[in-house]
Amino acid sequence: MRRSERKRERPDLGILSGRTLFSLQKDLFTRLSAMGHAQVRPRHGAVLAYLDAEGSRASDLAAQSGQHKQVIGTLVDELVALGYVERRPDPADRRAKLVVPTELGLDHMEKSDAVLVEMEAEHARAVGEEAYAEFKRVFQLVAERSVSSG
Amino acid sequence: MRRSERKRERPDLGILSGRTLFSLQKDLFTRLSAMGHAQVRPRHGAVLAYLDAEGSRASDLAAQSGQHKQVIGTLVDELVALGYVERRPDPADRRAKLVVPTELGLDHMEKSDAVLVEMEAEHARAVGEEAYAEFKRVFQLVAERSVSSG
DNA sequence: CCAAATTAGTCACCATTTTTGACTGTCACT
DNA sequence: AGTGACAGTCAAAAATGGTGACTAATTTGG
Repeated sequence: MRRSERKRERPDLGILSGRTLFSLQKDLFTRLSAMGHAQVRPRHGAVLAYLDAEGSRASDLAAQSGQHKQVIGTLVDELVALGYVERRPDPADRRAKLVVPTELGLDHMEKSDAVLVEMEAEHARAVGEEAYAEFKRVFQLVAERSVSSG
Repeated sequence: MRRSERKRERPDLGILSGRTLFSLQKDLFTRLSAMGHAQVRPRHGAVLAYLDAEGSRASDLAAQSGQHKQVIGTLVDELVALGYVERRPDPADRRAKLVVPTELGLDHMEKSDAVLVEMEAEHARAVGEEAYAEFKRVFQLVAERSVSSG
């Protein structure tokens, strides 16, 4: 069997992760676009995906998303311009600034979380609730192992 | 519970895919770099990951990797300069050119496949062979569903 | 056999994204 | 006070991604 065929029939972990990530991202942002958030692009997910309603520090967002803090900086700039977040001084540390979601930002976060839950629910219905739960359990272990070793 | 904590404890499918993909990619290319393939970057994976020992057409590589054919063109240029592949006329179609791996290219492909197999084997040992096999089975279904819907 | 539509690949260009190093101000610890 | 670490920004370079137009070869349909 050709290598390309083998990769198609038995894709490795990287190919599966890549396909899933990019398709899911594209689908999610298409749906959010139809829900009134057309200006937000997948990139901004590095901020919005991990943002707390109470506000988060740029450094924490950088650590959680795996992006450089410079990248977070420009993403926050763009989200400020779009009206999704504000920068406020952090009362606990005068070096830091809190990135706080506005009403619009909160709406995006809620809708985004809801769409993801719905998308996963569809997968679960298709492959079986139990099988999907077990899949998620093992995936979480694998992801943790990947991060700590890489 | 804070949203960021929840995402850390029960990450969604996108977060898990992203973490796994980027960690795996980084780890793989670090190892390959130590094995004498320091010049090859993750980007080149779009070509090398799907290349057949007998040679592949640029269009097929574009379709399989999801990249535009212009991107494949520049990647092949770079890999030719690095001595990993050659361009040969396709005997079956004079418009087309076959991208054929050199000895060096074949070595990279073999090592890359071997490292990926080893990485997955480590995961399987850690979470249980059976659980891992079931995880891969469901992941493949989920990835196919994601691609066709997105 | 010929004209039209398709397909493979390249060229030139532009927009976006990522990475790097240096820099200011603040904090923590001695 | 002095030292090292951390939060965030600035500025520039490198890498990456996407667009439209173009040539050459193939296929399709009269």
